[in-house]
Amino acid sequence: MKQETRKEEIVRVAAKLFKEKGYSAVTMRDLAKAMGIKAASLYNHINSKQDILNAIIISLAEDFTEGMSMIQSTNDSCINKLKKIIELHVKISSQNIYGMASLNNDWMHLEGKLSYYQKLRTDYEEDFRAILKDGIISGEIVDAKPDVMLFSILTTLRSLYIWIPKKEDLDLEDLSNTLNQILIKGINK
Amino acid sequence: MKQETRKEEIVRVAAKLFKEKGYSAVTMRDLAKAMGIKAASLYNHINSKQDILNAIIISLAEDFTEGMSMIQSTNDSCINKLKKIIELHVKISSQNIYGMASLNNDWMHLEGKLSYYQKLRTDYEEDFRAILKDGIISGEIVDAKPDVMLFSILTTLRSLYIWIPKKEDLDLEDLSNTLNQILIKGINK
DNA sequence: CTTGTAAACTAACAAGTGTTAGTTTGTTTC
DNA sequence: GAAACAAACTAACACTTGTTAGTTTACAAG
Repeated sequence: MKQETRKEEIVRVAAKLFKEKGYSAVTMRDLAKAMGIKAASLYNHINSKQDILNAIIISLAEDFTEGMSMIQSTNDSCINKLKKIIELHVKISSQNIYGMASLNNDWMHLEGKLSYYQKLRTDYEEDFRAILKDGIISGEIVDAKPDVMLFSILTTLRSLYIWIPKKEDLDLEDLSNTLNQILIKGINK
Repeated sequence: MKQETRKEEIVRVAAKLFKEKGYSAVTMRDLAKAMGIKAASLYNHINSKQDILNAIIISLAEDFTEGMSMIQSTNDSCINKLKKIIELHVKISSQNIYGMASLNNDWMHLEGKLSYYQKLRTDYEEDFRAILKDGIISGEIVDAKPDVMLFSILTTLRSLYIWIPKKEDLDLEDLSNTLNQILIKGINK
């Protein structure tokens, strides 16, 4: 187990605060208090408030990009690729609940790396949509609007960070399977 | 067509700004600039920044509560009730895109009416869950975890405000139908 | 013992925050 | 024309914001 640096600890605590109130509403003094130090002391470890947000969001966004590229490189069926995407979201979200909140709600406050983030996000969505379209063409997936499918599935997956913490003793594999069933097969009997 | 009061205009413009940057990041000077007046002049029409947020969120939350209670009072099948819930979300969201963003992202900054809002939200979710459970018991709906179903469907519906504006010449009835198909019947062929 | 380093501190700054007080301007009502 | 009102204005307030500068403390390495 790698030891957490002080900077990583600050980023972790910041993410937790950002989840509760959002980036703009959390002050450096709030963060310092949560760390048990004074605001000025934070700057021994981080360069700016912006830096913290960058650290949270960019690394997560890159995790998703990497995961998608792994999935794309397989020869799986589209339905199986979707299953793997669901597992990817469950895994990353459960490992970084607080960060996912920033990723979803505070990305617009990125200053230096906003456009980089937006490119990662757009590319991810396009890759996702391509898988859906392939599935429609091959007949694996029903011929409905891929945009609406993408929106519906991705929105659900992106919001896992809200939902996972509400469930105690949650079995992640079980959650993936249930999501897979509901998102793919629907709820109709 | 009822004439919009100055206060309503301020609330409407504020909601637009809140959607882009979030409640905390929008200053009264930002809002004033968007209105073409000075910040102090806003206070001829509103009591506080908080008041604006309240006006946006509470009225929307009450719209949903009202809609749910209409749907509950019918003798429709569960699947039909779900269809009506989808239509309710499409209707309210499309009529108030900006307000829906605040409802989703800025509710935690409510000060006076936070607990009232939370009650409305919780009650809505419970009513929704009850419909799903009824459907499972009556055999209309597949016997999967109702919590996960609720999460998946409601998350999608709550995020419509992000997605609707991206589509030009969007037919709302068409959107409702497509959502109904994807959410209820899934994407599997 | 000296030196180096990590990590905290106090004090302060310039800019920005929501808001209030008091005033001015233009339009409508009698 | 006087009175009333809606809606803007200027000026200022007390407080909070992110951040910097300079200093102190504790501990480890030579």
